[in-house]
Amino acid sequence: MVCTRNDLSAWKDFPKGLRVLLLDEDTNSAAEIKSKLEAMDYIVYTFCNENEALSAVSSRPESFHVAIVEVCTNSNNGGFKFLETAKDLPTIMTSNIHCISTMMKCIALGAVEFLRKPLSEDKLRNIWQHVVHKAFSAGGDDLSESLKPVKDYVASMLHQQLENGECKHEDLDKIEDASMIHENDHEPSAVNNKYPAPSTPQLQQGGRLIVNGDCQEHTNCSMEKESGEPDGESKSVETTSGHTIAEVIAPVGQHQKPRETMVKEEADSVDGAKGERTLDSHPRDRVNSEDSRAGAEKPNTVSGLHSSRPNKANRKKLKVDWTTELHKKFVQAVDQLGIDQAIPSRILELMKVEGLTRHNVASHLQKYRMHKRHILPKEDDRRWPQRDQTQRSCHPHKPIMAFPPYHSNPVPVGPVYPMWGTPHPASIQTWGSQGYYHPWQPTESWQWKPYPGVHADAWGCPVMPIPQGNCSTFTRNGYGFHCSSTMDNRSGMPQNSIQHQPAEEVIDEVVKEAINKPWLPLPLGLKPPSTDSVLAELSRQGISTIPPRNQRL
DNA sequence: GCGGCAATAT
DNA sequence: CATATTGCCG
Repeated sequence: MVCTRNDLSAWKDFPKGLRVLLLDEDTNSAAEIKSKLEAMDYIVYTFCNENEALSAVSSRPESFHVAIVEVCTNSNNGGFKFLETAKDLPTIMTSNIHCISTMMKCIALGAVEFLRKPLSEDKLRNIWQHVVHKAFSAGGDDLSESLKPVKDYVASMLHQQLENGECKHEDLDKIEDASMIHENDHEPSAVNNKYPAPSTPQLQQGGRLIVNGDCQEHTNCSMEKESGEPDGESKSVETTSGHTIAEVIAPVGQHQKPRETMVKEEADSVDGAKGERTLDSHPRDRVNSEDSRAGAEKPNTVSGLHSSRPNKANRKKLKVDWTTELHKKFVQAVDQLGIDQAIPSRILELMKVEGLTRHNVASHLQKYRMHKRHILPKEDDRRWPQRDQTQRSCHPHKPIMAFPPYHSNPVPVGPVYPMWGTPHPASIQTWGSQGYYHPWQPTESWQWKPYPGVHADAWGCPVMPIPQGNCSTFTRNGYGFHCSSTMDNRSGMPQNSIQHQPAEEVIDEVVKEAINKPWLPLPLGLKPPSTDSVLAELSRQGISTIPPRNQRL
């Protein structure tokens, strides 16, 4: 993000200063449009000749943000050439004739919108949206020079807003106003206005800031548990672990994670209107509750109106929705800390999820522990008789060695969430294969249920088997781990007990192997940190190799 | 204030 | 019924 607040202030009244290339052979019309645009603080460059306009664009592409081009019915290809040539420039076609096929042609050729003349203020006012849209929809690299600043600006603005929730966005208000006008004052007759082109969405709709609508890579949205609900109450937010809001927002980046983390905020009470908001759990944002306000305005929200400023007091308590993404972070944190230090505050710290409170984490932790206790203590106890207690009953002493290994670990564990953090949806059903929204809903217990023989308490849960055909890897040990169908057991812990006898030594084998050959793909579907935790745990207990004890029990 | 647990709420 | 929040206690 290049833009800083300085930049922001530099572009104080956003749409203002956007440079519009106006191509209209009708000088009167051109003058009229120009004056209207200028009244709205756009900077207009008028051309009456297509070739001139084109040469201007080609010679100084960075000089224009958006183009308004008249479809000239007289000349052969009036306007189309421009449209086809100036691909990088969001181009609005306009004409006084109302011809569907012409409109279609324009759109097909890449026009962002077709506006019928006369171009009213209302129609012109929001052309900036195309600029923004273009800025975000174009690839980062081939983003035209003129659009970059726009993108940066918008991104930083949004980011800033998220940061101070408060929104000192006069800018936004203006934009909002503009949108509102566009939204409310639409002339019934103007088809164009009702369907302003595919570009207008975000900022106009309720969830304008928190992207939702326009993102291409929404993998799960449709599967959202509440998707049935017409009320777009809950919005999902793409979360990237270390990315800027801009990136999160920009449809551009394909690098986003499949799942989103979200924290819903409920605005219950009052009118009985209950609105949920999701917060971007973006690690870096100081978003938090404040932000809710921002997204809180939904045009269709009851009393809502679009009163520019709902009291932030409005923002109710957050109801944390522990999505897989969120849970993953949680587990990862717990994992890193080791059971001993897996304490709410620290977990929270590690998770770096804004909007999440210590209480939330504590609660989740409680549940997490509970489940683990109830589901595997059996084999746990059997397998690691006394060690067991030792581990879970925190050892205040011994600073824990869970950490050191991590640093040297190839897998970045810190603030950045590597591939491990991303459960491939398709890989294992346990981890919510797309369809599942509740990570731990499936059949038995929680998906984080540790595997038999693995001391879950110490290293949290196996996040999931490594997707890439590792099956063969673990089968090498005769460990027929759920290659996608073993997990069907719904009874308590069938597989556990089943594998008990046969797996006994295998487990040791696996452990040994993991210890001796940490570079090998992990057979257990454990994530690396877990392995380290194993080591740490073992060494903490003074066991540097395979505990002899294991062999007899 | 924090962690953990239980009660309570949704 | 499961999950998340709130409350209480050490």
